[in-house]
Amino acid sequence: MHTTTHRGGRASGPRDAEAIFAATLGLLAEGGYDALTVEGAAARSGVNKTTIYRWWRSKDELIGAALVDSRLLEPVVPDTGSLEGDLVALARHIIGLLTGEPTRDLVTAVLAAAGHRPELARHAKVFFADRLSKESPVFARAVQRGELAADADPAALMDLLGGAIWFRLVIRSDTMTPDDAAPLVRTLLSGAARSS
Amino acid sequence: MHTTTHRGGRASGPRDAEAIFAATLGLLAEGGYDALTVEGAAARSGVNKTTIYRWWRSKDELIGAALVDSRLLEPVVPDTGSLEGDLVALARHIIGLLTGEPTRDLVTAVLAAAGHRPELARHAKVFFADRLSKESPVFARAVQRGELAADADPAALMDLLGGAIWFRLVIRSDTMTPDDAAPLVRTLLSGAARSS
Amino acid sequence: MHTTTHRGGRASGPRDAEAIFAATLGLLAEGGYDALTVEGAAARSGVNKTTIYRWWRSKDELIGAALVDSRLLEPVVPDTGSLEGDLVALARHIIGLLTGEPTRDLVTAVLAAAGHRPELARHAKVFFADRLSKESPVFARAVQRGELAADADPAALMDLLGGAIWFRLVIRSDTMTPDDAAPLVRTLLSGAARSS
Amino acid sequence: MHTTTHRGGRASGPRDAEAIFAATLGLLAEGGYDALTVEGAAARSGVNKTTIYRWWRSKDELIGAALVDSRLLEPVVPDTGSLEGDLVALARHIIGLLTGEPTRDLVTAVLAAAGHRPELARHAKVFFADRLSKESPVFARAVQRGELAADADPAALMDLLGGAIWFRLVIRSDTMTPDDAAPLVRTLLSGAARSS
DNA sequence: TAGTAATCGAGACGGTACGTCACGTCTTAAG
DNA sequence: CTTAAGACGTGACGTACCGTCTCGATTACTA
Repeated sequence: MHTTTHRGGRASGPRDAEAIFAATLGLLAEGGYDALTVEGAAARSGVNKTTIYRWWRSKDELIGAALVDSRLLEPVVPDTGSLEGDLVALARHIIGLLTGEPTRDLVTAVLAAAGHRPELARHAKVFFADRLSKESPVFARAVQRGELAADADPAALMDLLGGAIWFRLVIRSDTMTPDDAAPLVRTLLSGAARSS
Repeated sequence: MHTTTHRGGRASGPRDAEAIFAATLGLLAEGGYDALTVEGAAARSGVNKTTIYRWWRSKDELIGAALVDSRLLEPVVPDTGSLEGDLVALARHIIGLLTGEPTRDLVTAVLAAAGHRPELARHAKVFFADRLSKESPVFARAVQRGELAADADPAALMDLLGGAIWFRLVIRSDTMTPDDAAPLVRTLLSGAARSS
Repeated sequence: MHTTTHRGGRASGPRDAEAIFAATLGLLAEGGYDALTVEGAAARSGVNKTTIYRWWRSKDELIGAALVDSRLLEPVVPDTGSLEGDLVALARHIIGLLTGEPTRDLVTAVLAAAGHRPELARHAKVFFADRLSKESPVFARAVQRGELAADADPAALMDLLGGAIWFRLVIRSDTMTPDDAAPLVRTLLSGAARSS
Repeated sequence: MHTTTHRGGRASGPRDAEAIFAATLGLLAEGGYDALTVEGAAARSGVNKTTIYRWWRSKDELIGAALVDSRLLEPVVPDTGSLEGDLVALARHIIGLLTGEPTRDLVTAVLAAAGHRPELARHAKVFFADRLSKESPVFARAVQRGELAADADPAALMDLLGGAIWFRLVIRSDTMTPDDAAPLVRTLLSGAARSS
């Protein structure tokens, strides 16, 4: 865990934050969103329910904090030497996040909740903006290499790539493995046009 | 509403199905998934709680029935004469669904909840499968016209198109108007590579 | 069963009264008062719930009818040649009614309900008055034999005898067997006074 | 009411125990066992339903607690100097309980329900056992005075006395006044035999 | 033998209460 | 200042029976 336990700066959480986060993520991973209850997390972490409510106003906020603390969602910035290679790496990473435990439940829970939680939505917005800015070298290099038009829109590309994976896995409940990354990227890069 | 109230065919729901569906969708749109409760829908539709439970075993089943009945989500199958035109039409429709009232709130509420509701997820799965099969003429025609490889994967294309819109609007909380459909489709079709 | 099925006199019950009564008493005997539900009795007797409600307004009324039909509670009028013998026989009979199946549940159910059902209470009143009048020969013979004062009150004696058994078995939840009849009668007849 | 509200000793019930008990007994007396519902008692006492369930697992347990708290049923232990006098006093007390308000309704409601409520029956059992043990001095003194055989069974005597009153008042719906106590006791003590 | 009541089955419904769960809040006291 | 301990109000859950109602469909007496 990565909680700053320096206690002495700003109060940034309860003393047993790590235990609470562990319980939170554990319950989430074990039984899904509904299996995680504040009471359950309190019980498992040996902390009183009121302590959790003192620091996070809702289950979703707690999940968010636990997620941030876990660093499970840190972006990767591949540099394979080609745009296609980089995008495949990014796609594989996204697929991993959305299929692996415990990230799958965590991510879907948070982003689902964002729909009716403006605050969470704002967090998600800056999270993805930050992510995109970190990924920008990938596209800058591709432009330099001549693989990408100078006026191409990295955000649109990442929307297409990430959105397709999200849509297929989360919304359409289809399956994906890392091996599905390459074909998807090829479809994306080659354009759908052109006949066989 | 479109409930068959002919009562005389097979009984397919409670007498006041329409009022129940209206209440269901209304509550969903107004406050999201959690604001919709069986008790609330019963109260608003002037029906007893037990009547709802008599016909649908869960909130999710009720939502499914209400959505199907509403026909709000019926697919469009454009035929503009070109793949690009058709895709733009599809994209505009999707953008419309995800920005207009009341569909925006309904769709996001339901699909957000699908993340931790296996039953809802199943509904969504068959819904999108059905939708894709209805859209298949678009791609068949494109293949005939030579605009699309015969072995192209329509599902992947729709994942890219719909996913990008979903990701940008719902997850990244960005804005879109119907005018954003065309550039997106062009990015998708042209491949990211070659520049203007 | 003893239902008059002569149908032609006053309508006196549903066609399948016997099946309904059997189901009623069966459920009562098997699971006690709470296990008997109108729905359950209807289901078991293969009759529609509404048919039962058409003929009896409540569960208790149904029980009453089933009981009367069953003739399980017909009084006995012993004639053993002595008051003590007769009273012992009566006591044994009462003990039998209050310990045996299904009479125990039936009797307690009906008499319990009588507490807040004036009509049932009236029925009970005439039932016991009738019973007492049928038992009166026992006391008349005892007076003739000189075993009982001419001004003795048979009702008081039966209250004492029946009440003691009822109290012990039903209210104090104690146990009794037919063998407890003789000592009880002896205590009653000898008066409590007199030392060993 | 007699709840120890000293709160500081062991917590022995909810804060508003008295209001709950009052509501419980009120509903019981007014409408009998069935008119008492946990929801009703909660509403009348201004307490939430869950609070009642937190402290008593069933309606019967609640009734038991309310009755114990009320002290309405505390036994009397007369000492008039003679067995007959003591028994008459006991009989008058019982008659009072079964004819006065609110005890009549409470007692009949509870004991009627005991017939099909094992838990209530258990409560009644220990209640009467306790009562009998408290009354035992009456019989011990009678034995010492030579009014009662040393091997006489106090339980049987109280069954006869209480049972006769119960039977006449509750089951046979007859009337009784305190003046009926003396003749009844005389019949009991003198034995039914010998005449005036 | 047909007609016409009485009776019934089927199915839905509003309603009350059940007993449970988890929520989020509060107070009091301890560390 | 933080936490524990514990009680509480609140809303909703999903279930069980209640007792009622409206229809056809059966019966079965009766003319």
